[in-house]
Amino acid sequence: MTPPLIGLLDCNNFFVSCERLFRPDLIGKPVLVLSSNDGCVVARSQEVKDIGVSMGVPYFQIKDIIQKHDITVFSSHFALYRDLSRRVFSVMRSELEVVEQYSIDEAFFRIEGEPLEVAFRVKLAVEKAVGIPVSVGVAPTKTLAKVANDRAKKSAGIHVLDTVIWRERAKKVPLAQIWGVGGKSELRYKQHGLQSVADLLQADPARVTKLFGIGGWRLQQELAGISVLSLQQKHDPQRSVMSSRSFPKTTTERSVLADAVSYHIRHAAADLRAQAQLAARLTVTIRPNRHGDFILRGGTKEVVLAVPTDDTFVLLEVAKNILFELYEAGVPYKKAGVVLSGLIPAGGGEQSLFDQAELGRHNSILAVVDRLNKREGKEVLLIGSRLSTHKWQALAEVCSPAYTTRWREIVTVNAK
DNA sequence: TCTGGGGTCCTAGGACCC
DNA sequence: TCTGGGGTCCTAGGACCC
Repeated sequence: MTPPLIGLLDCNNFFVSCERLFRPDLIGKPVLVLSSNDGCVVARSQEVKDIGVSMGVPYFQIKDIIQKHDITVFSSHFALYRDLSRRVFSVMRSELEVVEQYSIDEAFFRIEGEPLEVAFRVKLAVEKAVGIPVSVGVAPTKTLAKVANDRAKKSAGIHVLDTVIWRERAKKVPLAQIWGVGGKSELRYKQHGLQSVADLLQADPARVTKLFGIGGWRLQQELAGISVLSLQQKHDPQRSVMSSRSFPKTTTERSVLADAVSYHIRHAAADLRAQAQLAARLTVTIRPNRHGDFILRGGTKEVVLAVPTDDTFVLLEVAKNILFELYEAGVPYKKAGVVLSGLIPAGGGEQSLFDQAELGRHNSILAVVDRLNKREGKEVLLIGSRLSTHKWQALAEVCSPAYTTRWREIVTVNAK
């Protein structure tokens, strides 16, 4: 029996397509979406790519190009993108047996049946139900499905990789183009004379493992058409929950950092409760500007919690102590964040060491907070904050309305 | 002046033990 | 007393992805 083929469905210019869904007048016109703080470009329409605007370029550097080409600009609106993302995957799951969500806008799936027919069917189903254009690549491994998807984007939106043709082309494909090979590994491969896919395929596997570790070996296998990155049938629980943000301006004040860290704890802990998980470890990070004299200052500290928890009150206390350890006076901080990791499912009876009465009281308060904040679609009830001026909060100057996630901003359709 | 946020996985080095 | 190697566990940080 031949091993099953793997498909990869990827939404085209996802954030841009989401914005266009509610602004069909922008189809065919140049559109881009910015990161938080309106910092840099995170999504580009084909027209913007053709103009030559790169991914990740700072907004302030391209303001003249935007004006010259009349590019429409959006601040990012993640609640909208997440909502549409959920719809895409729900359609996929109704059409396919095995679907593994890989990111907000792409998923691997198992091909069962004639590859072209399956690819065409799922593409059509998603586009019809959600309205977001997608591309599908099909190949024997995940890494090659990525390659196939790239080709699909440059043609009719569907591409089934022919492994014979792939091997012939391998000499002309630089390793740098392959999924998982970033700038650093490209350099290391080059230093050992490996530049193209063909170079790696011809190298001795033992040598590849020795020089490039398990990652190098996997890459070699995958590119040879031997699947070593398997499809995950069931949706694995998340391994960590993170919340972090850059400030519009740097700050040297400990109180501002404390306010930011407490915000991140509230959000990460609420996220944890929504997933019904408990965290065994808490990490706090504070960083100065990435581009300046203080680049080496700042730091990260991880603490193992006495008892795994999702309790905002407990986490706030621990986080505050970590922050005070990390903080250095006089350093201009630009970013703060927290990570909750070592996640385990909630309800495992780990609470026996706690004062049950206090825990119960926290739980019922937090349940009310979660419900209210969820209903309002934003944080209206805060715990452990002095409700300060939020000097560190993000800017979003050109945000589209919350079309699908907040009732007050729902799109209006005028019947004629 | 202005350069994202949320993830995963891997590795290196220290502490400790046998 | 001195010597060594190898495990494991932990944490910080790197690399990469979207």
